[in-house]
Amino acid sequence: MFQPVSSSTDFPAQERQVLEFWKRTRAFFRLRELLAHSQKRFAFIDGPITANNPMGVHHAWGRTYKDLWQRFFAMKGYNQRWQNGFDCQGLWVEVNVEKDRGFQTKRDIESFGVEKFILLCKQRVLNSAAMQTEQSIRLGYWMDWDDPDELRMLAEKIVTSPQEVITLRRDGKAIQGTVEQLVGQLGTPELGRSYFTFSDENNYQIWHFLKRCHERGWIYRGEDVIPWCPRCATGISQHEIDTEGYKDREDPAFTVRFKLTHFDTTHIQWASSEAREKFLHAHGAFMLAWTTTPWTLAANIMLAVGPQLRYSVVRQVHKDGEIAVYFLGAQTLRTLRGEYEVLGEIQGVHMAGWTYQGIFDDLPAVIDTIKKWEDLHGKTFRHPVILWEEVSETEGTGIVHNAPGAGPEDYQLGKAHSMPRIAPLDENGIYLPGFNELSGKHAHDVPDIVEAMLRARGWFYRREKYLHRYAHCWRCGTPLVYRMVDEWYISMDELRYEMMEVVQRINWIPAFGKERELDWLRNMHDWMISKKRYWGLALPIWEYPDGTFEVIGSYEELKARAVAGWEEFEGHTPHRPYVDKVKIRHPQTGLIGTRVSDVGNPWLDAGIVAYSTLRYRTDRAYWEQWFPADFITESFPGQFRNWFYALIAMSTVLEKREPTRTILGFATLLDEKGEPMHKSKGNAIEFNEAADRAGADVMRWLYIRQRYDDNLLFGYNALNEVRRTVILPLWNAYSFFVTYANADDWSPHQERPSLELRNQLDRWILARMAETVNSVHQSLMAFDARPAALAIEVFIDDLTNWYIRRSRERFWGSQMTTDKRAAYATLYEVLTTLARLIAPMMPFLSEVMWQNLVHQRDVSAVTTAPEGAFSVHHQPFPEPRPLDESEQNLLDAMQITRLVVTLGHNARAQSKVKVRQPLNKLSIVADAQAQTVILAQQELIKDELNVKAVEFVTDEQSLVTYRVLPDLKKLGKKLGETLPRVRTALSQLDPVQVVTRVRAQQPVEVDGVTLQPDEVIVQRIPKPGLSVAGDNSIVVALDTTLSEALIQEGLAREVVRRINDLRKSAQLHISDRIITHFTASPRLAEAIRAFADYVQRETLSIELHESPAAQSIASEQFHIDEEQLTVWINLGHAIMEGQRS
RNA sequence: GGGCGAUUAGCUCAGCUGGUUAGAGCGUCCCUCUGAUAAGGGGAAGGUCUCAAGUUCGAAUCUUGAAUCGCCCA
Repeated sequence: MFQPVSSSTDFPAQERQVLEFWKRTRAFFRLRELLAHSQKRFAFIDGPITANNPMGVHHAWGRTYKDLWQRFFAMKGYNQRWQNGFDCQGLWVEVNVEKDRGFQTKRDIESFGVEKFILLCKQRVLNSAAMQTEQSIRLGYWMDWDDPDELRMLAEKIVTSPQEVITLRRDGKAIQGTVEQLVGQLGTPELGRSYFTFSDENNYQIWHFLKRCHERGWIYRGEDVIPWCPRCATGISQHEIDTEGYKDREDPAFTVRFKLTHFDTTHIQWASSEAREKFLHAHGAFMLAWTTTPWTLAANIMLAVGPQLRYSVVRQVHKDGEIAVYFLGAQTLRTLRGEYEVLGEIQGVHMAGWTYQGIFDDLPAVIDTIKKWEDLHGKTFRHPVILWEEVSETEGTGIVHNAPGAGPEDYQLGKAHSMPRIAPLDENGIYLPGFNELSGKHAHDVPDIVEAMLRARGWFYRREKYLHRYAHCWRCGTPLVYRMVDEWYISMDELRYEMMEVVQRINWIPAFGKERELDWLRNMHDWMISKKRYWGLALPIWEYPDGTFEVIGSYEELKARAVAGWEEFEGHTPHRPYVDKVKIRHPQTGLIGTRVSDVGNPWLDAGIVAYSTLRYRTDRAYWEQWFPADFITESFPGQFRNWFYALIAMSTVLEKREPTRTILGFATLLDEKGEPMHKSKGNAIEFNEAADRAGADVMRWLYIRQRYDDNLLFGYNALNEVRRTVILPLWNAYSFFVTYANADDWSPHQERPSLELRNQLDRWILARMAETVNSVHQSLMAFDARPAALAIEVFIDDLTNWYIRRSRERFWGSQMTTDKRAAYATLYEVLTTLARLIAPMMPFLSEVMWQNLVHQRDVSAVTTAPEGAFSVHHQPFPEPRPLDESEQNLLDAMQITRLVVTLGHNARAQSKVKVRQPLNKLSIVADAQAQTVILAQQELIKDELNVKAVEFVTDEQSLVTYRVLPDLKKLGKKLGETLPRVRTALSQLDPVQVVTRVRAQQPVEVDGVTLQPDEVIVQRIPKPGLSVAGDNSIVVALDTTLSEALIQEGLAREVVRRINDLRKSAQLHISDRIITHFTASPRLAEAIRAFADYVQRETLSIELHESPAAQSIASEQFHIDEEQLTVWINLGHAIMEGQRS
């Protein structure tokens, strides 16, 4: 007996039962045992998920792919590592801990204590990892998961008692250490399970990598002007500003007058003869420059003009009587206020070398900087006008204010022109001393002060509001500033080309990924690897007082080199503040080296995992077995310059090899309207909520059927559609099978009829199954999920809406016949194959089906682990095989049959005669080959369309006319421009004559051109007015004449339908026998009498009486067209079992 | 500003190397079938295939330009 199956199942609840089943039976561990000795390996490396928050439905997308292919290859017998990863170090964790604690600045962290702060960061990671582990398990993701409670225990103790010695148990072995030490060893071979990028091994492996870079001379300390978050007080690397980092912001835009002190009028083309005079009589000549970052004006050094641009010279008389002349881009005169007169024009190139009076040359800091510059260069400093190709006139005045200490391009230009640099801000974005009223103020708070200062000096021209895209901190949302700082870099001069070679060897899905990555490599700057923060990789760079530095490559090396501070560090993970204590001595100079206080870029942490988690330093043979990965997958946004990039960079440096053979990237998850999901916008869907409401299988299916390069519009409507169109039909097919198999006491152990004894439908669905297996297998091997999902959807539709629907009656009879056995055997084979086929995609549903169909058990009732390969996930994936010719023919034949049926329904609709009304015959026009097929399937067609006979029409012209068309593909080349004429001429010939010739394989003469028979296409057009339907090859017609017998039969069928509705509404069981009483109007009563056997059979009425019943469990009056019917039904008890034929 | 991609029905998208009447799913409406099915079937409405020019016997498809929208990079 199979476990009874309800047709209305709570899928999420059922999934929780399956999770319990897997847990109790240790199903995942059984899988690992079964695969442990396999020689085949599928190497997957998990891109670490940021362990900072609960996971979202977007994470579940990628994790579904990861699980899909791990399960698929497991079913194909490939051994695997099953290691999940957590990304642990970096600013994002710090920001959240700061938020929790209410910290505003780095000073708050310092006064709280770096040591305690780091522990809080570790705690947050461990707690988030515990939560994400639970959620991933809920998704059905099979991995070597940690026990969430153990992670939470560690999270608790890492803060309360980090130095307590505790014991963790693994496979009966006890592993001892302090809490801090054990946390640093998570994911190692000894402790196993998920890897954590904060682990000792991960950090030391990065040290090794950086040392290798240093050996090649690529590590350097660079001064640069970089985007800087004033809240986090750290630089934001180019890698980190993604599109999310840009937000609309309204800033004050200033137009400022820069008074020229030296210029040359030779190249000015004067507009008129008086223009030059007017120019010379003005009170002052100014360059007009425009900026949206007024805080940088105090650092102004130069002005830049475009060498090719034309500049206008304009004269304005101001209210206070001042007469001024201005230089500004000829296309930018709209920026002027008030009336003006154009005096002339000059090309930008001629303005090079002009000088102007610095706008804030009176500020102590500016005086000081310029003084130093003059001392160094031995000459007086003048603010210059320089040329810059990048200057445009689309914004501002075509003259660019340049502050080499406060903007990245400015910095490069300043360097090229050997200009002084004024760096006005400290790390919190506050003006340094020496800027008078600006000092002590925040960069974003000074527009009013700047305006006042400009006005006081006479340099103010205009202020407006300006809305633009501005870079914000990707973690805390604060608008960025630019600061000149020392940071550590890896030079990309050589590495980028080596990486490009490695990129070429990777299979990128979708293919454009390769170009994206190459494009990034071509354009990227040197890799900034430092961050002036606390929680992260301790950069293993020790600096000496003379400015030289060394990179330390391992714990052992540091220990050997340490001259102080080792005792304080030993026993701790390589994090701040302990590692900072260790000093080393320079072998030659004897100077004492101190670690730079910076921490590392977090993408180093994630990029190294192809080495650190595969025991590269400790067990090279193991690494060789699992490297490179066969497959990795992540969502692309950001990853071309983040994880994919770091992974490739580090593997290129260490081994010049690709870290993975295939990279699958996929797009972004959005809400149902296509908007990004944001908690604050209220359109975010929590993973737990989605899993509870829709179920993990449904979610997984939505992900799997999604195109990789399209954004996924995620929401409950989409989920519900999956449930309705995929899950429910499949479930119903399964529930149908179980219901009838139980009723018939059918068991898989009974002998099953050989293929020859199965009918056409059976063989057809088995061929379709094989075809589907082939297609799914092929797609999954190519890492192409969507076609696999779509093939299964089509198959489920074929199964439910054709195979089962057409086979229903075979399951109804009370006798067990060979045909019935064939039907059970076939449906059983299909469902068990299907369960294995969908197992990697819908692990829950497939498990429920498998346990019941194969083991006749309910997952919730299993308490101990069964023997052997008990789970569907322990089964081999269905084997692909080529279809033989007869199977192929059967597939083609069924297609034709279904076409005839579709056309028949179409004709029915036109005739307005319901399907319930039997008709005498269906006439068909079809070619010989199709006729054979139709003949073979005629019972099915007759039944489906409710006609008594199917016949082929000899005189097809009674039903159809013809359309004859030239075969354009063939004739286009042959005829060229005479084609339209031939086409018209052909359409004017008598189609019947053309058809006659073509069918006789005779050529056709058209307008002097001879067309071969195969160059003419003949279409059959149904004649209008008949109940006729057709496509171009097959035409069907219904004979709608009704005899009294047919009408009676139709009425009888109506009666059956009414009685069965009544049975249903009385909630009778399918097999309940009834006693039926009725009264009816004369014509109807006669019909019922004539078809009494039929009515009784179809309604399971053991008695049928033409009289009212005294009492009944259900009764109803009906109107059928003009006729009246009243029906009473009563339970008939099963005493008459066997009467039903 | 540069690069890549897109623009087809109300919505989400197919339409391969040019070919005859441009399709599907969802949604809407009508009809219909039904003792596994909250399903299924038939039909209707809905498209100047973003615009313009070109190549061609023939363009949703190829070329060029424009517009708009993404993504990536400046």
